[in-house]
Amino acid sequence: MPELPEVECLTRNVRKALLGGTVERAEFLRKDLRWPIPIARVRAALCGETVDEVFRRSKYMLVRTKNGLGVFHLGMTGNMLVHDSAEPQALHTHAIFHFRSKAGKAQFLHFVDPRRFGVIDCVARDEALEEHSMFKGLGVEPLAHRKLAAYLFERSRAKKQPVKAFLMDARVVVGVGNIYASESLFTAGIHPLRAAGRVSAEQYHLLAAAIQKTLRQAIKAGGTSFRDFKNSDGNPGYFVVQLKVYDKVGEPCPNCAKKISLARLSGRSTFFCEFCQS
DNA sequence: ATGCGGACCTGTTAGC
DNA sequence: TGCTAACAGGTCCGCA
Repeated sequence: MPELPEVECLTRNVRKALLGGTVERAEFLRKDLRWPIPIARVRAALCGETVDEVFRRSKYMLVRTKNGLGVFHLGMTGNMLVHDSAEPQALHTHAIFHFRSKAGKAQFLHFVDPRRFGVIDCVARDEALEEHSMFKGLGVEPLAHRKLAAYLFERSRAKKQPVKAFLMDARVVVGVGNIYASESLFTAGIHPLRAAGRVSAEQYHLLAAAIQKTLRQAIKAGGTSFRDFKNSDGNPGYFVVQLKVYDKVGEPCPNCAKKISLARLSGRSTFFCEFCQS
């Protein structure tokens, strides 16, 4: 489900519904996701308060009131949906936030996550976000950073790790998941196993441009999920970001028509064209 | 310090 | 058809 564009789009949806509204009640159907949910503290941060801000940092969605911040991460399979009903609408609904919109309508924000790799947490009012353990040391935002290419080039100089692992390291840059990593390296013509420190400044420019272009495209398209794209048979207007190499082992490279290769890199499937990427 | 593999979970798909 | 194994878009932890 969530790559950065999807979290961005969900955040916008939630903002639209929640901003200026009041959280009245937070209902938890289980007390842990990836980690235990600090239920009392989440309630203290959100309940009875007006929502002043809903924003995204990395793949976290954050909801601010004057009492603190609610923190939501969707893991691999999470989703946050606004419904008119307080009843769970899906299996694996783990939390339901009852709120009254700015216009006075009773609505319900449902947190759903089958695999439970997600997180619900909070940050106290007086605690700086970037000092919180979850956010400390987090890398730059790929879309907000003005000189992403130069930054990546600098950060990578001493690195011997494969450039794909470097790209996916959230301490360097956030929001580049497994799909974007494969796709953007293909677009830039860089072999995913190449040492990050051996990639040229020029190639990092191509890479940064590819990352930003794909992320922007996907956000514009409404945060279309790639796997949904694959699964959505006959659901027109749904697939917007066309994949070039991801999940296409053995299929022809869009450049040279030779077969796309598969490698496993730190446990993740990595797709590339061994003729077009060096 | 760095980089890798395993772990956390359930759902879906490929292969026998 | 029905079972099993492998794998899935993220992130943290511990070990070499």
